[in-house]
Amino acid sequence: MRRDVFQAIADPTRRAIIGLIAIQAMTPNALAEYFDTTRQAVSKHLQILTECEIVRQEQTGREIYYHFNPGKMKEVADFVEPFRQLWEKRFDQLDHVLRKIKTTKK
Amino acid sequence: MRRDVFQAIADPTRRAIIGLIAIQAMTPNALAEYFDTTRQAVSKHLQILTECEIVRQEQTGREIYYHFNPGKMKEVADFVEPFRQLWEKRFDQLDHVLRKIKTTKK
DNA sequence: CTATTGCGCAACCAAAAAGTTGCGCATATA
DNA sequence: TATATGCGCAACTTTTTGGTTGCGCAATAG
Repeated sequence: MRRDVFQAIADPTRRAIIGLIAIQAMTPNALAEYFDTTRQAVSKHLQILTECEIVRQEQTGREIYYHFNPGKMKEVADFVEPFRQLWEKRFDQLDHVLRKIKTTKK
Repeated sequence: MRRDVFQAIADPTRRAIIGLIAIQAMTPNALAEYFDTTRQAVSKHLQILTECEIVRQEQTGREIYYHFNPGKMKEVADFVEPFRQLWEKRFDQLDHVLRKIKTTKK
């Protein structure tokens, strides 16, 4: 089972969950109200997000609050970053970018 | 069929293809040599990347070169950007970030 | 103690994705 | 022309997802 950040943000519902949780920690029930699905479905997404460590649980009595952990998002940023110059200034300083990609990968 | 950038970069093989093609345009056969799969499998990934407009075809005789189109990568960068401050300086200027997320979404 | 609420977990289902195989078309080579 | 190459496309199989339903457990409320 592939469980990385890229898989986590591939689903639009999960991206929305991340957006909501980044604003404030929430319980599965509270989150489910924002979507047109059941609590269990949201719960499954939260499980995936937890496995990817994008989200962190915090039990308070019988409620479980899910907090956002921004750390993993950096991985995505790091992947996109080398391409930035390609879309900002195209065909300019190209070899510098490529050297950057080569050393980053592998 | 969901066809967006996030789906495109969810697969590690596709991320590798993007990395290779960003360095220089390649044909499916040339690409396939880098991976432990068939040309057709690579071809399918290229098809998906083409639909997402991350990659662009260019026919030269009987060969088809796939070029990288960095434009779509910006969408990913735009998604991650609002969270940047959360992982750089945590709990600092938080409400500014949140306002940013709120206006970006929906 | 009993009832209710908030959960996770396991089993099951339908849909989508990833990969394979076989084909046909167009270009290049002899 | 005959043959080989590079490719896309379609059909099919297997694996992975996203979702639902039903259960049981722990914590609160009465």
